[in-house]
Amino acid sequence: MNLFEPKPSLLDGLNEAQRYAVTLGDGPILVIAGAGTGKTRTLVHRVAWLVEQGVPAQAILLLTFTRRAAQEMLSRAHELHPDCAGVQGGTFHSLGHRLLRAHGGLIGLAAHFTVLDPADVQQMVRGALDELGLKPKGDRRFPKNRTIADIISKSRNLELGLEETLELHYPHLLPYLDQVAAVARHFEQTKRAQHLIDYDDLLFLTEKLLRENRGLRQELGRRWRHILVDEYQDTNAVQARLLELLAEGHRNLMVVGDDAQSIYAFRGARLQNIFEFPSRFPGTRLVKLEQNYRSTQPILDLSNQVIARAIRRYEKNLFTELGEGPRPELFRPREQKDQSRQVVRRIRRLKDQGARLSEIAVLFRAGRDSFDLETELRAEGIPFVKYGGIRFVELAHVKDLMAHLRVVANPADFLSWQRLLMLLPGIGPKGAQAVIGHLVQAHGPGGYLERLASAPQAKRIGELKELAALLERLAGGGLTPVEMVEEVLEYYQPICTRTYDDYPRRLKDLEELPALAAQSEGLVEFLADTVLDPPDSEGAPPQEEPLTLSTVHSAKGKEWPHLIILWASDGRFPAFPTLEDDEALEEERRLMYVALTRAGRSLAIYAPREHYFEAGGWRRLPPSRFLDELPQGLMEYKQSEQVFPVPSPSAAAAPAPASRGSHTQKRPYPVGTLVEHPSFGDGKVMGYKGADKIIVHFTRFGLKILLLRLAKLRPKT
DNA sequence: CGTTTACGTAGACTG
DNA sequence: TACGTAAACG
Repeated sequence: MNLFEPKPSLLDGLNEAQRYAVTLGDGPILVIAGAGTGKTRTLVHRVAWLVEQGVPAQAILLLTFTRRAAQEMLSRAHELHPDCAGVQGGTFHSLGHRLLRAHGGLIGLAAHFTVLDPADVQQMVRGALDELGLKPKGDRRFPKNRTIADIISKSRNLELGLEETLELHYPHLLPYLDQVAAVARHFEQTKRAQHLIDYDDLLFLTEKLLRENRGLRQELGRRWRHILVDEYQDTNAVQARLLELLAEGHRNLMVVGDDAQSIYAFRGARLQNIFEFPSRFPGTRLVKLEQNYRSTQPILDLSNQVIARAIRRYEKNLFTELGEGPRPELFRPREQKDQSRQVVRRIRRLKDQGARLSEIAVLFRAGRDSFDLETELRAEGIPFVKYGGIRFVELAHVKDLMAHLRVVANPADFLSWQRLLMLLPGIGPKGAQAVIGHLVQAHGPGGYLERLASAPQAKRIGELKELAALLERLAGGGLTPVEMVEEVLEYYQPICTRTYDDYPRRLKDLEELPALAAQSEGLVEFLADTVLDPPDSEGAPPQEEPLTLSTVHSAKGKEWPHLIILWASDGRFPAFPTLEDDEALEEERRLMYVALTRAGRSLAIYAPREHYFEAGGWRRLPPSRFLDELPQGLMEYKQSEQVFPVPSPSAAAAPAPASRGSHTQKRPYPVGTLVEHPSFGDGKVMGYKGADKIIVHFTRFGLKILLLRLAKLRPKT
């Protein structure tokens, strides 16, 4: 359709395959883009190219995995072409949210619905179990709230019945099918009654909305004439159907993905989406991007070998012209502490050699895998930012504060009522239920806030009146989100101080909320923004460009010249629970592949030889099977550097090396030392807590924290 | 007396 | 961290 000569500047620097993808005409396009092959670049240029061809910016929809990714891409497109300013971008969930706010009435959804985050869902599971009286008392095996919430969500995302979901993914929980099913039903009812919707609903209800409303579908088809989707390998079935509905009229759909980098099957992503795309959209043009611009040859060789052992369908042959570099190194520290110290040493050495901290990243599988290293980094004064793990808006105190805003936006949100009522002294679960019961008797949702002050409990508990006054001020209208946050902050500060003993830190977190609220137009938008795409706590801007710590999942799409991978030991990565399940193990392999391919010039992998498991105690761990099964020569096997003296009883009194820092001077036994205690018997030193406490695991008494100056410990010979 | 709060112990992933 | 139990509260 386009016969014009494209503006040369826009296509400059693209390779042939990229250029082909960018300039393809109308119709469905599937781009298979290996790691580091300029996938983002291709999408960004495609957007700019379309605009240059005369497609209005508002007619382009860009769907990405995080809102941040969308913003980054759009700002890059804007640099390429100024008219890109109006391009619509976001995640599937935020798109669903926008459509449901605007048109939810068509499927009977109240305009003031509240979106539940996963923590809210867990709360509701707990509530359902209580209400239904389902939880037997002493049953250790009864699934956790979190597990039940996961099962329900997984069953929806995989679009399987609960029984099938349990059979496939939680066979040991099959005896609890009836209870899980009852909770699921109760959960659905409660959500409907209280105008609450969860993440999954954002997708399924949007599908329902579009499917049942042809007119709206056509209107949207006219609005967004070109749809581009990033990370297509991580979409699930309902997302694929949403795309079909949105692109129904024009079929101008470009999806970009890499089957080798699919790492979200655990929450319902369908690798098949990417394979089925050509048959769902006949006439699909397939483009493969295979030239890697990120990694040197040795890093690519290792990555290719790891993924070559996976079962996959789209054959790619990644190559690089970046040439040779150092081989990836595999270190075997003895255990966690050694790993942390060796990593710190490596970071220091990289810095000495001229690398900036911002060019270095440490990746790991689970959020908590870096706790020990974080302690070490803080002690050494190395600034870092961490991605993944517990997010800012999931912090208890942030949720406390947000609950107040949520009941103002949706007075039927009893989950939030419960949360904020229980903050008051003298009100526990029962008290909160009683107050909510009183509120429900009010006619219509508008009366809830006003009735609070007249609750019978208000006579006894003065704080209830204070709360009522606050909520009425907030609901009174005329306040911006920032002003609302500040009002609640003033009210909540004393509560926070009395509830948490580490309140200074928490109050500091809360101070960031007004700035966040300032970015949203109204209260409803603010609540949705924080739930849908949780912002990270910014904290004080570090003086120096910080080091990056990240889970592998959160590192998707990113790259660093110098990469360090932690815990590449079999049992941790892959993790024990996945070893039994072939599909899960395949996903672990892809996760390792994603981790390795983040590296540009240098790659150091640490695989501690021992780890202490809560269940099972100390275990020796070989290196990750994904690295161990490879031909020789891909990696340099490093002997574990002995950073510290071999733990031996006689060394206990020896002066600590200077590099250990002054606070460790008082640590008489290196971690791992076998010790003896007059009453607890034999044990092993696990670590230290503060300056004066030692953590010992005793064979017969388990983990104990002892005061160093009192504990009569003796090294065991 | 029922509730609330304080405490000790078992248990963990990824978004 | 989150839950179950027991003491303390009102």
